[in-house]
Amino acid sequence: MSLPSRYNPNEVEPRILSRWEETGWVCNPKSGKKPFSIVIPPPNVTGSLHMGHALNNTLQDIVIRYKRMDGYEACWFPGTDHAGIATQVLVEMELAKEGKTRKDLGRDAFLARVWQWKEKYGNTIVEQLKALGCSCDWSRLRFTLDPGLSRAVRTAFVQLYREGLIYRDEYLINWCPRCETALSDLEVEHEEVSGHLYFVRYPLEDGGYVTVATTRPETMLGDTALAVNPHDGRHKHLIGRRAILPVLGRKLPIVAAEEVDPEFGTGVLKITPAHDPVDFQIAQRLGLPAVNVLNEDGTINTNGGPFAGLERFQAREALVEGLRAEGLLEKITPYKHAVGHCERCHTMVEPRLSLQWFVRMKPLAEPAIRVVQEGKIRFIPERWTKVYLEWLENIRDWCISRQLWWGHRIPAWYGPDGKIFVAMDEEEARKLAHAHYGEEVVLCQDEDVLDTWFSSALWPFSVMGWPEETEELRTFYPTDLLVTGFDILFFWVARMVMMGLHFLNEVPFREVFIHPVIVDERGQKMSKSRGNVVDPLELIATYGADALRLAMAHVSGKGRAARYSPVLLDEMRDFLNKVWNMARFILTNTADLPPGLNWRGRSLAWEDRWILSRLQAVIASVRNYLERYAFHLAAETLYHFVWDEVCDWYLEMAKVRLYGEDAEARRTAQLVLRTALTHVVHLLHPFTPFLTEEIGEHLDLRVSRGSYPKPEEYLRDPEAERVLGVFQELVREVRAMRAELGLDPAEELELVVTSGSQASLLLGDLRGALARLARVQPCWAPGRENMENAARGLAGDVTFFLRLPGEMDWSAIRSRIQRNLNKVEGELAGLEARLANPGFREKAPEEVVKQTEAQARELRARRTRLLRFLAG
RNA sequence: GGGCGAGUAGCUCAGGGGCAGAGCAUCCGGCUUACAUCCGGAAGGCCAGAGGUUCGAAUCCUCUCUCGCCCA
Repeated sequence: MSLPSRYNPNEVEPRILSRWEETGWVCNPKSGKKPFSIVIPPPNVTGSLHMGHALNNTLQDIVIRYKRMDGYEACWFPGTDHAGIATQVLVEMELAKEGKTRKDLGRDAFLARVWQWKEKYGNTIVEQLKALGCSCDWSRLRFTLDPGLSRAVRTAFVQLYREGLIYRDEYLINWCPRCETALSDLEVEHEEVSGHLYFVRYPLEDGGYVTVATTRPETMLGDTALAVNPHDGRHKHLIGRRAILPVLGRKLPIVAAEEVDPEFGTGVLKITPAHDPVDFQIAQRLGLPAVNVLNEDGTINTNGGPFAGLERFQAREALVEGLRAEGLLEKITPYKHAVGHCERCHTMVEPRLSLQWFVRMKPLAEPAIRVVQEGKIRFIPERWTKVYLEWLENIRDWCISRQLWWGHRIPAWYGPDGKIFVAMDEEEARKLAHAHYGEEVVLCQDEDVLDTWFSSALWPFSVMGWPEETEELRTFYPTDLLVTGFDILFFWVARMVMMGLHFLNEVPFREVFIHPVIVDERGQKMSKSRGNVVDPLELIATYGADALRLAMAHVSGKGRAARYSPVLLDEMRDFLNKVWNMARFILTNTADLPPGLNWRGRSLAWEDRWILSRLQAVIASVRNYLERYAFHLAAETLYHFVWDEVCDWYLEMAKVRLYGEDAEARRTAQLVLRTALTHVVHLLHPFTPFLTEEIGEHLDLRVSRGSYPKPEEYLRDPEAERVLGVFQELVREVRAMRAELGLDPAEELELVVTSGSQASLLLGDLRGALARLARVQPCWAPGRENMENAARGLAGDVTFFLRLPGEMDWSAIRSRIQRNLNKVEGELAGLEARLANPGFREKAPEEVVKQTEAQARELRARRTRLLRFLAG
């Protein structure tokens, strides 16, 4: 067998991928195995894999592979999201290159164009997920606009409407003048901008004027009142009087409202109910009229009088100039404030009064709060619980209608008099209308579509076929785990909980693992405009998917932000190469191993007992970490076990028997090596599925379908661990002395052991390994006190001399011993101070006291020996 | 304004009441028949600062500073 000495993921991964493609990861809800399920956070159908996806999906795949190997019917439901506004904006930009708008095409042609786009790009993200190694049940791939899922959306809408939880109303919403649609509160990003505060004089009807400060003077065209705080003594006299709106001349009552902040501006607030949330609230309470002055595209409408038709910021300038000319502009001061921007196109949004559909959230939020308080859903890390609860406790109604074309069209039809008929389809609406009017009438469907997140909220059960009562729902709902970033905690997670509880009376998932977002090397958010985006596909091309996955596992434990670091990728690639070479070594050195043999019942070497013992500990802790979703700790544990323990020690020690004369001993070593390799590839498989599957092929194993190792307690062997501990210390000590004395590392030296409780083992069973790893010829001279041309050494309680080839620099040895002594004395002083403290003996657990005493004893003995060496 | 996270070796970060860790970088030495993407050795830290709790604090509590984020 000839295997390349470097692991080449570019050659291996496509091959393994096509193997997986043949069999797939199809789940059987009726297998009778214990189910375990995850639904994917559906990526945008036209999207391309970014680092966030890489992290998110790697973690899901680690869990799903682990559970699958651990005997569960583990089903990962994949799918894509139509991503209403995001996709539509994308296609509109494409159209803009041709100098067209969606309105030029009309609704049907535009939609055809988006579908075309979807057909063209919709599969790339799926292929990319596969390339990352994701073992989704691809036979269950769903898309939020599929007929089945669209039916789920209509079903949910109709039911919520009939329950009074969806209503249509004129309300102040966030409006994006570029997208020309309403946005939910969550789709607005607040950003600090440097603007201006304009101080405008409003003449009073009975003489004089009052000054009002505003950041958006153009909205004054929609003013219908002025307001002051009732407790503000400065302005009390104004209440009940009337001001005159500049430019338009409208009479504005001056009212009192608690909401007015006396500290802001002059303490007099202009009330523009159609364009400001606070003003809207005040106006609603006091019954003030609202005047909308903005068109859908952000230009001033006819209510704006002379400014009608002007773009909003041009209107602002024109208006300010006019005011200045009339002496009504008192001053302009710089002002920093938070302004809302459209999440998608980054245009400044306008609060705008319009007729929209809303979901009444309070009744839905209450159960969603309860299940988390009762622990039916658990957040990991736990601190997200509070964030979730606080949002739900202060929730506001959700504006779900969007003036877009790409999405689920709202299943509402209007009669000639505007009467609303909400139904599953037009036929049903017609029946309702007929029943209502007693005759056939012309119905027209609502033009709007639903917020993308409406369908996403149903995702955990719509992918399983709801509203049908499917086998999938019976078996896999509720799902076990949701893996997602905190950025969509409110958008998605909270809404899924609400909808899951409402429609299935059961939580959609039991645990939510919240992972960080990936940021660039300097800690900056990755974005196209910053130009700091790292493309995971390029990383896969350079390092392989496994290396990327391991890197993702390593950063998964970060708090909010995980810094991308190319060094980490290098490190992971090196590790994979290490695993590959470990496998290569074991495979080539066990090629002659007859099948069917087992190390059990054979006489094991100390190192065999040691590595088997360590293996059990590693299996136990990796499983434990995986159960806690501590992916970084699991990965790190395996990294160090493989590299430090298996490769650096066990493999090197096993070489003595592999290359030795004793055929039986050689067999044993081969068998234990095989066991170690088999276990390691299985343990690693969820993290690095390609490499481990590839190695498995050489072992005639299908690792991806294998069992996750379970610890076997009886193989824990504290005695072997102690023995190997001393062995390692001795080897390290000899190596260190050699290095510090500047001796040729290859030259074999005589090692004379003079005392130590493990001496007979070191010179007996472990002699060959000692000779090989320390490059020495060991011999036994009990009690010997002195030796010419030799360096004294100490490892644990083993004292020894290292015979030197000639005249040596003794000061180097003495300073080494002195350094050791200093360290020992420092540690000892600490321990003794602790032991001398009566509080410690009284209050510390007995175990700790005993352990400390033993350590102190050991250090004292060591100190004595070192002192003797220095003297001698 | 409210809340959250981070601050540990030169760099990137683990750890989270009982002896301060890793990788990279640095320095010294090695192509030793799995791997130079490697092996061996070394050096490097007042665990941001100040108080407190405790027999014992990098770890828990309070405050402060710096950076980042979320919500309003």
